Amino acid sequence: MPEGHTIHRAARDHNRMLAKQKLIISSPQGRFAEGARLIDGCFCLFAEAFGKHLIYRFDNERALHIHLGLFGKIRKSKIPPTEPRGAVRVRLVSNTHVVDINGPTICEILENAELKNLINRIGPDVLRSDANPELAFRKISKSKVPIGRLIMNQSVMAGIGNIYRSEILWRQSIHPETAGKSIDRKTFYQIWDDAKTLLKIGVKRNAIITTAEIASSKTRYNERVNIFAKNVCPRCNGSIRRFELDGRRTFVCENCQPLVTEPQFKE
DNA sequence: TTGATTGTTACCGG
DNA sequence: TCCGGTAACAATCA
Repeated sequence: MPEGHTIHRAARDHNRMLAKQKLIISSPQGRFAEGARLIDGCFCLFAEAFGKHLIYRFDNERALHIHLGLFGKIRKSKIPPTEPRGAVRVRLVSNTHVVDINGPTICEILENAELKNLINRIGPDVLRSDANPELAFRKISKSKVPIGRLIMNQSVMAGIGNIYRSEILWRQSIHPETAGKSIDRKTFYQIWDDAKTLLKIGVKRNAIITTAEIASSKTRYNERVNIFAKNVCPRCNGSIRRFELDGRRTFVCENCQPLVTEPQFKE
C-alpha cells in the first residue's frame, strides 16, 4: 500500500479533520500500546509527512511516529467508532471521524530531539516544498551504486517506492543499473521532476498512475502503470526484462532504456 | 497452510 | 566506510 503519496495524502486528509476540531488518540491496543499511552488524551496539533514517515504532533511536545512498512494500512471512517478490523494498533478519534492504523512496522512516541534525528536521516522528499534536491544529487553523483537502488534509498531521496522506481526510470529512458556517478545533473532532475509529478498525481487520485492518458481521465483506478509486472513494453513492443534490485522485483525495457556507462554531458 | 506483497533495519563479511 | 547479502518483522489476501 504505502509509497510516499499514501502518507502525504493521509497527512493532508487528517489535517482537514484537525482544522475543524482536535484529534484525540484513543484505545491503543496490542504491541504498541505502552508507548502510545504517553499521548493518550492529548490534543493533536497537526499531521506531517516526511517521505514514507507520518508524524502527528501533539500539544505535550511529543509526536506519534508511524511507518506503515510493506503491509500497514490507514482506514478512515465516520463516527460512531465501529469494532476494529484486524489488528488496529492506534485509533485516532475526532468529533467527526475515526482513523485506524493497522500493521505499522513503526508506531512510537518521539521526543523533540528524537524527531529531529529522524528528520535528519531522511533524504529530501520529492513531495515537500522545502526539499533540497541537490543533497540527493550530491550523493548520487558520487556513488557507483545503481541508480535504481539510489532513488529508492530513503536516506538519499524520500518518497519513491518499488513501483514508482521502475515506472520513473522507464519514463525517463534510464537503465536501473546505471551507476549513480554516470547520472549527470540534467538526468537527475528529469528523475526528480518526474517523481514529483507522478507522486502528486498519486496523492490526488489515491492511486499509482503513471500512464499519461489515464492520469488525466476521471475514471477511478487503483493502479495504472506502464511496465511494472508487465511483459511487453508499451512504447516499443519489446519484451521487458525482470530482475531483482535491493531484493525487490524490477522491470526494464532494455531497448528503451539502454545502459549508459559514462556521463552523457560534462558538468 | 503457503506464498506473495507498493518497506526498513540490523548484522556480518569483504 | 561503503557495499552486498541475508534474515527478521509486519498483516492480509488468494
